Amino acid sequence: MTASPTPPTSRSRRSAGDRRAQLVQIGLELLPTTPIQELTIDAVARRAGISRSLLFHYFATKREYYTAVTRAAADLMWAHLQPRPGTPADEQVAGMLDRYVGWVETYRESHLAFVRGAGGGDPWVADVYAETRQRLVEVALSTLGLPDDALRRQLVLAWFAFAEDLVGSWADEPTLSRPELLALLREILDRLVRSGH
Amino acid sequence: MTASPTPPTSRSRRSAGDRRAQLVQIGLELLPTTPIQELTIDAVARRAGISRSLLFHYFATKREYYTAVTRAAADLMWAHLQPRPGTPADEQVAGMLDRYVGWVETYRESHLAFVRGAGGGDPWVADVYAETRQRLVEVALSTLGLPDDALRRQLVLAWFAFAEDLVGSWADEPTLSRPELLALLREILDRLVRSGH
DNA sequence: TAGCTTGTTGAGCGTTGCTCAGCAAGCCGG
DNA sequence: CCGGCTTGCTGAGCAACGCTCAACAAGCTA
Repeated sequence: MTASPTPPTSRSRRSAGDRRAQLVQIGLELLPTTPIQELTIDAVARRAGISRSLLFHYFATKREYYTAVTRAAADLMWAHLQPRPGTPADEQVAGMLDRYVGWVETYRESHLAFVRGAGGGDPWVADVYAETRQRLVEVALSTLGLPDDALRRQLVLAWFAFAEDLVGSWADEPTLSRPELLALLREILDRLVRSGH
Repeated sequence: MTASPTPPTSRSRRSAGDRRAQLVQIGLELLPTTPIQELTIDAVARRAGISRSLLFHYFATKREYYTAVTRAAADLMWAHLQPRPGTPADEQVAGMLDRYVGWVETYRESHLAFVRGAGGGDPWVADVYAETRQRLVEVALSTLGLPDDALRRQLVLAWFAFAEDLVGSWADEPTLSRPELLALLREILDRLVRSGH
């Protein structure tokens, strides 16, 4: 039919890589303001200036799109937290902790939306963050020079839940000085990870 | 169409209270098997042997229904955890901790679905569990005879995140004996709640 | 120019949350 | 038995969303 005879669609035609990157970028921008489950494909497409159909051309399913966005967010954090080689192990852990708190301070809303989005709702999306946490635990343990057994792994993962929650509420209401917070987190982590309970 | 488990007559007509209770009950049964966001009103209605419309007669919105279900779940746990009066304060806390671990052991799937469902997705639903945690923190602190300041509150809340995560993974893979787990949780809680950081 | 590749679109289908006008089950006073 | 009232309950239907499909069009090459 085409009752609307080709509106002035001098819309740009992008390369596949560009388009994908643009869509993921839009997801990263929208993630903090919108709970991941409420974010509609339509909104993303409109924001990108394209039709819904095109988004499905790049991401077969909504889930696939969201996992891509989540993975991008996880990679950003991962890159930021990487330990700086060449310094003493103790300092490396302290640095990671420091950068982690800094990360949450800076991207407070988006980080929590990310963590919570990962925790609830979709298991596929949750896996992406679980995987990132696993990697963090591995790095933490190996940096500390401690064996990576099942118990320690559980404890450090639980410590992450502790740290996420505490840093989140601390960012809202700083009841501790920043160094005190860091020291407390470090102390609990040490307590958990050193043997003998 | 009314192939419902209740075949008293062609169509059973229930009192408003009965129907509400039945619907909430169905929600409690479905919560463990189905992520709260994926649970459709249609499924609940079909399971109750009623039309979708009727559910919207009792709960104006899907969110309202889910918060009612979540609140019911929270109340169950709350009742189970209540400290037994008349015993020493120390024992009361130990008892609560013990019952909490027992609760997660028993209702593992539904509890985690509940907590995660509360954590992610819908903020309204999240509030219900946040409220329950607040009440638990109050009881814990007052039982321990400790002041209820902002810092302690944050720390105990974060400890809950720690405990939920740890008990959850521990139930999957018991790397510690049960008494060891309880002692560890208790020790960390004590460490956090006693002053001086 | 034709022809090929590929980024892009609109029309449309099934499901789901939600609305609304109205039916029907039970109970009353005549 | 009959009207009339209350109220639990339903089916048709709308809007939004995820997702599909056939086809168009922009850019390249021969």
